[in-house]
Amino acid sequence: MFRTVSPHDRLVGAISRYAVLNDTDRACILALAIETKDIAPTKYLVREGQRPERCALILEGFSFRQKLTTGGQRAIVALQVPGDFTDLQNLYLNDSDHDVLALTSLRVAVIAIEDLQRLSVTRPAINKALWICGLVESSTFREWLLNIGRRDARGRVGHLLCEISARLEAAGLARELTYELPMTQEQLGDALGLTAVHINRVLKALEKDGLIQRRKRQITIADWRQLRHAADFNDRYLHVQQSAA
Amino acid sequence: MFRTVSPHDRLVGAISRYAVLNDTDRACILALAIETKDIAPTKYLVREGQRPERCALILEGFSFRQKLTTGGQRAIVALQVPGDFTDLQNLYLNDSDHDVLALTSLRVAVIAIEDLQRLSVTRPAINKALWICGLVESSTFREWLLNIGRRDARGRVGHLLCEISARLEAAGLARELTYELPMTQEQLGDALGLTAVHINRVLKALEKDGLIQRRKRQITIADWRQLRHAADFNDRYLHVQQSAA
DNA sequence: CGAACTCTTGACTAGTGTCAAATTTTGTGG
DNA sequence: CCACAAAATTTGACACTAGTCAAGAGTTCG
Repeated sequence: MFRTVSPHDRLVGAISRYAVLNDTDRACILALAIETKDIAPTKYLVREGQRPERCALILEGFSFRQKLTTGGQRAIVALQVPGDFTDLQNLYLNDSDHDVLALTSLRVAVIAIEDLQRLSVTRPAINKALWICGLVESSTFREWLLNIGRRDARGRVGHLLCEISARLEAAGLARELTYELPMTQEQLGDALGLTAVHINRVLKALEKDGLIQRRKRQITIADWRQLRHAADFNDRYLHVQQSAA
Repeated sequence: MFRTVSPHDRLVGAISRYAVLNDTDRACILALAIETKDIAPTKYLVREGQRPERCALILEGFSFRQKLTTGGQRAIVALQVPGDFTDLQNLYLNDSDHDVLALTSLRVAVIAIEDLQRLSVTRPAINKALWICGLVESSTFREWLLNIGRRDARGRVGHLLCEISARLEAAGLARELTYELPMTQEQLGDALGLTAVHINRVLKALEKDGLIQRRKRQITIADWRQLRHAADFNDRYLHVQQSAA
């Protein structure tokens, strides 16, 4: 299905999620030089300290943002799914303050930063849509801060499982309440401020209590109501209601 | 000193930190209807779920963003100092996903959201500056996630003390390495994912080890080098180097 | 000057981390 | 497609950081 949709159309789709585009807006996007690129898992899209000149829109697969302490400890500070832009922060910031890596095999549409800048200056609707993409990610950072700062391990894990389900559904990618979670338990720990060992214990407990089921890395939310409650999950921060109009 | 600078000029100053403004840009800002407002500590500037129609630029004092769990636990997810905008997220998002409160007595310049929207559409330089304000805040969220997720209590407290010092200095407000930290230990705990009791123990330890000195809530960084090292602090994420040009 | 916050301190607890080893799964080259 | 190596998961025993509870001292402010 998706194979048949051109990257230009995917870009139009991603942008019109948050703003009403007119024919000129669409024509400007369709006229962009866009390159499709496949990236292997664990490869870097952006490195801290770099000055990126391209921005990627994820077409297939997942990526994540990470930051490292000097001691080598890692925090995964964001997950990105198809339809997300990996590099809006470099639209106007000179140097990247973190890394972006492919979590799975990734297919991205690559756009020159200066093309995006030009569109944000000349096309108000596109500027608005890009702003909203950035603002929704900011909102997600805030929720993650609440999650890591004030929920216990069980709540944190449950919250992330709920978020991923909600985001995949919003992107039209999740079949009901089952999805493939392409993260190791170590990565989950890095995203939640916990250790891999403890992630393992919590997942087991959630399964034992009937809130989720697991088959390899496939997650099924067996009791959405209870999981949502245990995780104190409310999707307001994802701004999925945010209409284009 | 500051009293004599008009809110319009302060707004021009805040925006030209990140973009080169021409005469038209400046004229557009000076033509805005801006209201100066004083707000008492603990008062709300924005409430979660609201649709704000104003955006505030902080002239004097400090504010913070908070999120609550259903159980009533609080996370302080951002601090704001003079020169920061409290509400850029509402430039294009309909509903607020968190609260903004006055930490101290606050003097703000209030601008209509729609005026800011109009400027971001018509004045590319202003759009760029506002983007950068938003992107720098995003960067700070990421660093806070690393801080809370992967540093121990001593590192977290030290990091926040370094950040506040760096931000005050960047705003021209800190006298050397001494500043008034207008937060209770409970608020510090909520900002760092710790309890007030533990904040107290860590502050005492930092003082005993000669990294800081305290007098009431006045903090003096007694050994910047060591504190910076203990906290793994690197100011890259603040993007203070980010030039207007 | 008194009430309500803060801060400080101690004793004890609990949640999460650490370490290590066994088991299972995944990936790769032949 | 098999065989093996590497990576990831699972589990248990134990350690330690940070939380909880409680009470006294200090501070702020009407």
